[in-house]
Amino acid sequence: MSWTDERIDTLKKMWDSGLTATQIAEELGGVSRNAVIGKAHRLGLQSRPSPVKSNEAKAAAAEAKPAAAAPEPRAAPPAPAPVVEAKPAPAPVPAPEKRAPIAAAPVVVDDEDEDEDDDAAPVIVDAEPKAPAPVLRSVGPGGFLRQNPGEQSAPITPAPPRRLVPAKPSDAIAGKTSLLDLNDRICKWPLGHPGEPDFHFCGDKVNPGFPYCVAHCGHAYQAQLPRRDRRPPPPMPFGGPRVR
DNA sequence: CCCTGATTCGC
DNA sequence: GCGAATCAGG
Repeated sequence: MSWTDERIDTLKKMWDSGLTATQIAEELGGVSRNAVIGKAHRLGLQSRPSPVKSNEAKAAAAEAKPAAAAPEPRAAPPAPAPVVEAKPAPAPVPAPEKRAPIAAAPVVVDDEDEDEDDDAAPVIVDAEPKAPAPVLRSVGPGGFLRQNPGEQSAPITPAPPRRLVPAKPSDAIAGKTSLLDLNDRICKWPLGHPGEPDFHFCGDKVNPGFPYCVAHCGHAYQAQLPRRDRRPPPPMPFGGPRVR
C-alpha cells in the first residue's frame, strides 16, 4: 500500500483530530501504526502529547548557560528546541471511541432526543447574576457533566464576533468546518469520510474540556447501559469503518 | 504485561 | 521515502 494523496489527507486529519496511530492505521488499512507514525513525522505532523517525550524543553532551559563545556550528548538538530509552548494550548484532544475517559455512571438518561437540538441543559439560569448559588448541573446522555451557560465562558469576555469559518479552499465544503478551522473551541466531530469532498467537522462550540460539542459528547461518551433497548448503530467518528 | 509516540536505520 | 525494530514513558 502506498501513500496516495487521499491516504495522506486522511492521515493528517485523523492525526490532527487526536486519534491514535493505531486507530489511524486501522482506518487506512494496509499499514502498521509504525508506518503511520513514521509518515506523520515525515509530513511534519510532529508534536502531539507523547508519553515518551518529557525533556528537550526542560533540558534546553536547564542547560541554557551552565559554564562547563556543553557536552551535547545527542546531535542537536539545527533548530534548537522549537519552543512549542508559545500558545496556551490547553486540552489535547482525546481519542473518541475506544476507552471512553468517562466512567459509566449509573445515571438517568433524561433526554433521549436525537442530537443537535438538545444542547441547552434543562437548567434555568437567572438573567441576573446573583449570589453564587450551588452549581446545578444536568447530566448528559453519556454521564458527563454538562456545563451551565454561565460557565461556558468568562462572564466579562467581550467575545469578539469572529467568523468561525472564514474562507474555504473548496466549494464542496464551503460553509463547512474544515480541518483548517479546527481549534480548541470548536467541535472536532467528523462528518463524512476523510478524503471525500464534503468531509468536514461539526464546528459547534465545544463542551468546555471536551473536543466535541455537547451533542456529540453525548455520542462520544456513552455510559454502559443495560443492553435492553440501546440504539444499535453507535455512531463513530469519521463515519465509521470505510466500506471497501 | 498492555498501551502510546519517537527514533533509528537498513532497504 | 518507507516502515520494522527498537526505545522509552505511562
